[in-house]
Amino acid sequence: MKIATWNINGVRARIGNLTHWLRESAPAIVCLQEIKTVDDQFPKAEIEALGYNVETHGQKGFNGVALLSRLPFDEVNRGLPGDDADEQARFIEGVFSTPKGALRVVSLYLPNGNPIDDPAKFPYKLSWMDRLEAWARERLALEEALVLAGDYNVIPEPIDAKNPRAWVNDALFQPQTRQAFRRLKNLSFTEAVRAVTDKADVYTFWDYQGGAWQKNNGIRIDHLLLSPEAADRLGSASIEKHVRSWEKPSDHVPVAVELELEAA
DNA sequence: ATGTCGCGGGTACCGCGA
Repeated sequence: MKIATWNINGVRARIGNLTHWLRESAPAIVCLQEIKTVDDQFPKAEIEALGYNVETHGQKGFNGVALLSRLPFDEVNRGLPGDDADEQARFIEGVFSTPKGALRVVSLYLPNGNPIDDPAKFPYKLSWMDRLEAWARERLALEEALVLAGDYNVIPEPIDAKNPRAWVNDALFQPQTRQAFRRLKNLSFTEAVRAVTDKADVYTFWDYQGGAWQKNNGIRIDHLLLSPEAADRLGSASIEKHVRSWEKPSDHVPVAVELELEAA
């Protein structure tokens, strides 16, 4: 069963790209981030026409996440617990039934956090990461297949950037950011891409500016974290890099895993 | 550093967030 995550950078501006990719890649479940629309304006019909169920957690103008699934949803939860005052749409969880048991999938859009000297932005990122860790700790206790996928806005290691020195003052590569990501992973998650390759030059985002794509000046910030029960079933992980060369691309590309959750 | 982009507000481009 293919499960993919993609920061689409505006689903209404990119619906043609999205449907083309869904036909080509044929994932069973998709985690979208930065849909940048309210739920009412999400292009649901085009996606349902391809056989997907659609659940969104939208917001006007910014942020917004969604789950697309060929399996029916048993349960959907919107919003990361831990701060009732947090109005930003960055988290949606779906639960599915598979021949191998329950499958829980999250689409998350972790706060960017820049600039780091802003009184609100970087602290918001770090507190969001604390809330995510607390949430993950509870969910891991269920001992289910859990996939925590999305745009983490975290460059985990120097090897995950073409030019790591350019990121030392950026919220995506702060020691506190990297440490919070390690704390999350250390709860017992397997990071899917690094489970299958230790190569350099493996990126998921290339800025629109400065010819970043042409120079392969990328960073790896879109990740899928797998619970032990999901990691047991990991077949492969891949970055669908060619999508960045399409017309009117998102600045991110899809990242996917294959999990063996079908009937034997 | 930037050779950029999507969206909202309000109808021409600018501010914002990334």
